[in-house]
Parts: sequence; structure tokens; C-alpha cells
Amino acid sequence: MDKVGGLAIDLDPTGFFLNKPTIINSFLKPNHPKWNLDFMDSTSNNRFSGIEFPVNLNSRDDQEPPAPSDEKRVVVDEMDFFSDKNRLHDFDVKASSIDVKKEDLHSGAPPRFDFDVNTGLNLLTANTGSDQSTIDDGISPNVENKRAKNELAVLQAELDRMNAENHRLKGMLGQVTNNYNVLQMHLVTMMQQQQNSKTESSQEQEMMDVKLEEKKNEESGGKMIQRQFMDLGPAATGETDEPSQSSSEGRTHDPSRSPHTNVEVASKENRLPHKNSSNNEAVTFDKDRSEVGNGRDESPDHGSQGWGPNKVPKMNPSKNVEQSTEATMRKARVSVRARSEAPMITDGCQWRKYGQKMAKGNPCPRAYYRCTMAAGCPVRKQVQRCAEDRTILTTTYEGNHNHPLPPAAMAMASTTSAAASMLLSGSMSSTDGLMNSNFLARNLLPCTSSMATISASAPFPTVTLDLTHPPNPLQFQRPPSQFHIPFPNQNNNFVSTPTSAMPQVFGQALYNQSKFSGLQISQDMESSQLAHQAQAQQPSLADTVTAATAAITADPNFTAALAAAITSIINGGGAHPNNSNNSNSTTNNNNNNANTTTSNTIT
DNA sequence: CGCCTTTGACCCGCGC
DNA sequence: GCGCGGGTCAAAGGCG
Repeated sequence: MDKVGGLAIDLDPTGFFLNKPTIINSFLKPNHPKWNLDFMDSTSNNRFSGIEFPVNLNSRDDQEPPAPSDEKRVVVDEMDFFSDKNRLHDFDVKASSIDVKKEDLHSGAPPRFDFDVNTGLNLLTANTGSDQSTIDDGISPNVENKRAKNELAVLQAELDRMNAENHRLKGMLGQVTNNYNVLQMHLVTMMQQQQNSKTESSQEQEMMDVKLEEKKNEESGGKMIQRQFMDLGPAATGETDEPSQSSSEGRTHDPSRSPHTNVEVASKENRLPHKNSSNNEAVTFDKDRSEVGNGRDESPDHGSQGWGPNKVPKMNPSKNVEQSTEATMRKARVSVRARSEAPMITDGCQWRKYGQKMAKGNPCPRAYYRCTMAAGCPVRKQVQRCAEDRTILTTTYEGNHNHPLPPAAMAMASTTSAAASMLLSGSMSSTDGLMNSNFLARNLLPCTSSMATISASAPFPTVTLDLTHPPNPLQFQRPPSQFHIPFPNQNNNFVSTPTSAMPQVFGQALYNQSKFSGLQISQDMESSQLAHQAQAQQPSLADTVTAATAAITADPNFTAALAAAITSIINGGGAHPNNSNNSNSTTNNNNNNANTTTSNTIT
């Protein structure tokens, strides 16, 4: 047995040695016969704190400390050692007895001990540390607290690990989702091409039907209605299979041409929808501007690719199809009306505000945002509060994302994509709006609600998802230039078609859908096979509901804001358009155009 | 320091 | 031609 200073420890070969240990802190647990001691190795300055051991006082009839003058024998049955520095380690010290001479136990000052170990201590394990914290507070931490801290640390580490795992899984999920969407897009494209090849044979008959109908309208209304369909892209594709027709008719702008409008004509439609067709042709084609679909999307110059009618890009007829398609797609706009107190609804994308203007007829400023998730992303959006009800926020999206979207953004993108597909499928010029909207009203939209609105007004086709479901139908008067596309009832059993079943990001979805859907469906609507086309049209609506639901569920704020509206949709509780003239969602964007265009409200 | 917002100026198309 | 309105730019300032 070694006796060093006041404390003697019988060394264990596997243990450690306290060289001239000094007690730097100690206290006696109240109502608990344990001593807590902090030792300092005088040589190494290692500190061993929290040493706790039950004491067996010779006079243990009670647990009261003996009188200061008494010199008692304390038998240490077991000593727990705890290092504050390495909290995960502790060791037990077996000892037989320690002679303790207590002083000043009754005073308020920390007791002082003189140790005289007369039996060996069996050090089972050892650990060193130097934690001064327990000195300052004057109270040695007890072992229970330290063990609890140990457990807490372990749990914290486990939590961190699980968080990391969760983050990794989220990333994987996003990757899988993106891959899924890409594959789906490819599949849809292939199916569309196949379908187009099948339907091509029947288009000639449809064209004849269309011409007959045009002629009928001409005679009855005394008004020449030009067939001007927004060509939605290369697909024109299916149509491009008839190159002679598209190339010639588009330039001649023959009012009696078939709906197989080529790209150039489509661009004209987007450009100057306010004017009649002849004026359009004269004005737009005389100008030679070639900035559509090029890099100017990244750095849009004023007036070239804006939102308003004056921003319609000029299209040189010689422009390639892709460029014109992009220009067309960028013109398709989707407005989302939602109740939100926030200045901007959360849609998962990153936006940078680049302008703010006071719009006529609305005291609330209109803010302009540009997508900043990727350099050169052409997607922009306008945010404006409704003048009539400032709790309603109208967000209008335009353009195609040229980058992957996070899941949160995918939700809204899918919503707008589906809505845009609905719009583009029935896109029409201002003059066509009169008739096509009636077609939609009579044949495509037997089930009614007021949750989606398509603006047939020029310059740009706009579909609005009215998710506010205003309680007062008269509060928001729908402009005369709009007709309503209802969301389908939940009970409707939609057949998903490639055209619409594409929960794709906004841009890509629009781009691909535009390749075939718009023109074809427009034709179909005017053909004698209206019932069949109505069936084909409905999936867009169903997808819109699905996508809207996804968007809402993806964002708690959005959820809260739109819960009521979605409930009405899901329950098929949408009011009939006749008594739901509450959606003027496109008013903010087209309010200055409404009086110059012609369209009907579906009844 | 970089990013963002603000805000006045500018451009453009359209209507008169 | 001019005014108006929409859309965008870009400098200035704020903020983290």
C-alpha cells in the first residue's frame, strides 16, 4: 500500500496513480451516505472529479456527519470515478477502507479531509481528465447527472446520425422523383407520337367538318371567324407531318385554312391578338425581329418578351420551330389565386424581384419576379393582390424552367403545368374564343365549378386556378372575356391520356404537350365528334385537380390558405358557373385586354 | 461582399 | 404624334 500525502492508493497495474493527490472539492450528499470528491494529481495536474463512494462511517447509526473533532473511520466499499472530460468513461474503485479525518463538517465551508487509506484500492479501470468546471460551482456533479448527460450525448449523436440519414434519403427521393418524371415524359412523348400517327388519318375528315362549321358561322353571324389556333410547338409535330400545309397556310394566313396552323401563324396569334387577323399580318410580319426563344430569355430586354400585349415577341417566319415553340410556351400563363397573408405564396422556387409597378385599376402594386434557381431560367411570375379582396393573392406564372426542380417546387410546377395543358389544349385566338369557348361550355365541361378559369382574351392564353373559393359569388365579377373550365367532380372517372397526364415541371410539360395537344384538341372540339373529344379533354382537368392538391399539400402555408377551396373541389362542391361569377383571376393580368377581346362565359 | 429589394427611368405597343 | 399602361432595366441602398 502506498501512502501519498493524505491519500494512499494501492496501485493496480492496469490503473493509474494519483501522485500526491489533493482534494480540491468535496461534499456529502444530503440524506445519502455518499461522499463526492474531486482529486487533483499534484504532479500531472490531472483532475479526477466526481469521485463518489459510499461511506461507511464507523458511527453509522445515523447519517449525520460526525462531530468535527471526531476522527472516524470510513470504509469505502466502492468508489465510482467519473471524468468530466470524458464523460463516457468511469471506473470503479474497490477499496476496503479509508480513514477519514473530518474537519469543519458543521460549518458552511466545504469540508476538508485528511485521508489515510489503510487498505488498498483496486483500480479496475482508469481515465483521466481535467475539468475545472466542477471546481467553480463549489459542488461536485453527481454521477447520476453525469450519466444522464452521457445518455443525452449518445442520444444527440444518434439523432444527428438519423438526421443525416434522413437528409440523404430525402435527396435520394428527390432524385428518384426526377428520374420518374423524366421517364414519364419520355413515355408520354412516345405515346403522343403514336397517337398522332393514328389520328392523322382522320384529320382530313375533321378538317372538312371544321370548314363546314366555319362556313356556317360565317353565314349565321355575318362575321368572319378566322381559324387561328395557337400552335403549340414543333409538334405541330403531328401537324408537321403535313409540311406542305403548314408552311404555306401559315404565311398566307388564309382565313379559311384548316386548323392545322403552323408555327408562324401561332406566333402571330400571340403577338397581336387584339387586332384582327389582317392587321396582325400586316403589322407583325413587316417587322423583322428575331429575339424569340433565344438568349434574351435570360436577359429579357424591355419590350421583347414581356407579359403584356406589347411584349409579344416578333417572329420572323423564317425562325425555326423550336424557337417559336419556346416563345409560344412562354406566353402561356397560369394564374393561381389563393388567399394568403404572405406577400408571396411559397411555391418551392427561388425568385428574385426585379420590378414593381402600380397596375391600373388596382391600388395594390404588382411585383415582378424572376426565377433564380438556375442561371438563365426564363420563368417569371407576377404577384398582385386582388383589389376587391386583398387577402387574395394572384400569382401568374409564365415560362419554362430550364432546370430541375425540388419536390416542393415540383408541386406547384405540376399544378401550373396541368392547368396550362388544359389551357393549351383549348387555346384559341380572340376570334376563336367565341366559338371555342362555346364548344368547351357545351361539350367539354358538363360538370361545372368555378375553380379554373381560362382567359380566351389575348394576348396570351391564361388559365387561372381560382383556389380562393370566395364566399360571395358576386364579389368578383368575371370579366366578359373569360369562360370557365370547371374542375371535375371527384366521382368522374377520367381516363388519363398522354396529353394531360404529365406531372412534369412547368416548362418541360408545356413544351412537350404543346407538340400535339393544342392543335389537335382544338380541331376535335370543332369536329362533329364532340363527345369523344370531351372525353379526351377531361383528363387535363383531372390532372389539374391532382396537381393542385399536390401543390397544396406540399406547402403548409398554402394548405392553410387553400384548404377551403380544395375541399370544395374534392367534394365536387364547386358552384355552377351560373352562380359562381366569382373568378376574375385574370382580371389583374388582362384587365386592359378584356374589352378588346371576345369570349364567353360558360353557362 | 454578395445577394436582394427598391424605385425611377426607359422601352414598347396600343389607342386616340 | 402623343399619352397611357405594362414590362423591364439598372443604379442605389439594405441586409446578412
